[in-house]
This record gives sequence, structure tokens and C-alpha cells, in this order.
Amino acid sequence: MVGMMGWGANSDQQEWRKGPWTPEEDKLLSEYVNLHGEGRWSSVARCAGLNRTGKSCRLRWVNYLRPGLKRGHITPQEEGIIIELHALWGNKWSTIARYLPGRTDNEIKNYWRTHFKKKEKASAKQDKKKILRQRNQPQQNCTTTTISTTDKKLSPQAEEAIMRSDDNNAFTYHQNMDQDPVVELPPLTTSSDISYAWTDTSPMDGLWGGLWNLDDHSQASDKCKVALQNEPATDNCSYAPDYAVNLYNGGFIF
DNA sequence: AATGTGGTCAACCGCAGAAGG
DNA sequence: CCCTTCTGCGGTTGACCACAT
Repeated sequence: MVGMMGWGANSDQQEWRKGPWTPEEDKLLSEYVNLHGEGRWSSVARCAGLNRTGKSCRLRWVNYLRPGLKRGHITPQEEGIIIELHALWGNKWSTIARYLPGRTDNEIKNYWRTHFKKKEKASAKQDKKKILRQRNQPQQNCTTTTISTTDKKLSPQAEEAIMRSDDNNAFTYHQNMDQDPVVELPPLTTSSDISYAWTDTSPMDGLWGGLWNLDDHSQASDKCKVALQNEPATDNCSYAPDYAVNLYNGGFIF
């Protein structure tokens, strides 16, 4: 915001510390937050005796110090959820992170970038080849196969992740012949409230085929209407309407 | 052994929206 | 309303490490 002084900028024009956090700083921050709770990050920075901006303090807490954070590699189950929720919401990392307890938006964002950007590149190459192939097969009418909504929905794991986010609020998907599909998600509780009981079966089965064959997004994008209780539909649609439609409107094209 | 390359991850930056005076 | 401040988000950067050449 223009005119904003920044996070806890002080009148002395003091130089804030930047860069990696030291164990001492971590300790100070943890102790302070455990004592006084989260929030008021600017005062946290000041009162905890940290020469850091409030923004920096918040980030360190959220991404590293907060209790309940998972360490280690993203599991295949989590990966499956990330893929599907990204297909739904696009780069809404914080929203996706809420359905993955113990994972931070930063972590998911990093994971996505390192793991799927290259896949995007690879699939782009494949797409190119496919287009060339189609061109070499004249008048094949470029038919699209549409799978019904009941055939292609979120994987059980992804649905469960959403469902379990709040037992009291159902994840509903309704569509009738005359209306656009509407996905309503429950308001979220804190991620720490969510528990999982995944099976050992690979969530990747039946997942990649759908999500990575999105050759033509444009056809159904205008039908997209993903209404979330927490966020305006237009916002969601602006990110990944095509994917949402592909998932919920049966717009898979092979 | 030296150098290059790619992956990973923590942290920073800029922006937008909410809240409060 | 307008302004300021706080908060949160998404994009990006840079350091570090492992592996390849």
C-alpha cells in the first residue's frame, strides 16, 4: 500500500536485521509468542527484543517455529492433494495449505515450483508434438471426449481432506441441467484440527491422467463458477477456472 | 580437483485488503 | 470518506548443497 510505513518501521530509521535467523532469535520469538500469542507482529518485534520487522517475525513463526509443522518430504498422498487443489484454485497456496496440516504455503509453493514447473515444460513439449500430430491427420474432426462429472471428481483423498477440514460443514457439489456447477467448500478450522487417515494406496492412480491432459482449457471456462464461502467466486475463477471446470464440469479432453 | 548445473528451502519484497481512528 | 497501520498472500531471490561433467 502506498504510504505504508512497512512492518514495524521505526522512527529512528533503524536498520532491521535481515537474513537467516539465529537460534537465539528463534528462542526469543518462540518464547514471546508462546507467552502472548500470535498477532500484533510489530509489537512482537519490538517487545521480544528482536531487531526484525514484524513481517519477518510472522514469517519465521508461521513457516518454521509454529508448533505442529511437519518436517520432511511431501508424501505422495499430500502431493495428490496439492495437485488436485491446485487444479481447483490455482496458486492459492495458503488456501491449499489449510487442507494440509503441518504444511505451510511456502513449502507447498516451493514444492510445486520445483516439482511441477518442469513437468509443465515437459508436457508443453508433448502438447506441441500432439498438435503437430493432429495437423498431420487432416479432417479428423478434432473430437473431444467429455467425461461426465460423476466419472471425474476429486480423488477420495482430496475430497476427504476438504471434508475433514470441518466435520460440521459438508463439502457440497451440486449441478442440475440448467445451472452451472457450483462447488461450496466449508469454512475452515485451523489446520491443526484436521486429522488424516490415508490408506496406503497410491493417490496418483487416476489422477495424473486427468490433470495433465488439459490440452484445451478455453472451451468451458466461461461456464466456470466456483463459489466458495470464504472467497469471492470471481477471484477463484480468475486463477484456474479451466481446471475447475475440467474437474467439475466433466471437461476432460483427450 | 575444479567447475558447472540443478534442486531445495528460507527469507525477502511488493502488493492488496481489512481494520481502526 | 480518507489516511494509517496491520496482516496476509503470492512471486521472487539467493544461499547452500548434491551431483554431474
